[in-house]
Amino acid sequence: MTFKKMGESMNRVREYRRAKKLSQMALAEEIGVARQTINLIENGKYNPSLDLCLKLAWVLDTDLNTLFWRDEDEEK
Amino acid sequence: MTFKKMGESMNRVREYRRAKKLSQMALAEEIGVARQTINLIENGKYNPSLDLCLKLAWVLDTDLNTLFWRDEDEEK
DNA sequence: TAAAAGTGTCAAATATATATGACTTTTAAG
DNA sequence: CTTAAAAGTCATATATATTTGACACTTTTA
Repeated sequence: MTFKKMGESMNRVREYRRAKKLSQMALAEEIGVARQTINLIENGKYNPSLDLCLKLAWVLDTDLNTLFWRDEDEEK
Repeated sequence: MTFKKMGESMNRVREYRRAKKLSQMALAEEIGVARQTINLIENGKYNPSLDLCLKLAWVLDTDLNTLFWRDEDEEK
């Protein structure tokens, strides 16, 4: 299992979701979004909106900084 | 001057932009986005994408947590 | 080992973020 | 006070996030 770098951002949604023993479906419902949306985000296929990111952080009991970061350009 | 709560998120983009003495135009150019986009975000008129948020945090020398937060539902 | 639940993915439709160009109003300098 | 830059805003157009429904593949559990 290797990592695919498709977008410009990376995230730990899957990790945090599993820690809470939620399925993609369950998480999607809690947040009020489609299951596919969660799936695509976890697989880095696209670029969620800020609101969605905030809801994810909220439901997963974490914050934006720990959940999302940019993959390229490393440190400043 | 009073605050309008239009979206579900709040931000300190204007504050951090001014601290760097950048106009909306200058910031927009640095990030590669339209000036109106910056304007709308600063005024809470919509919901930027995660990539844009990350670029903003990057250019403004800060991070997601300090730049963006949800206005409603306060603390958990 | 069979069934069920969870996940990846595709195509088509819809909602909305973002772009472009123009114009008005506000703010900052001279 | 006058002017120019900066900021707010509108309408139209485009790109893309998100939805819906469906189906195959994989993992879990009975």
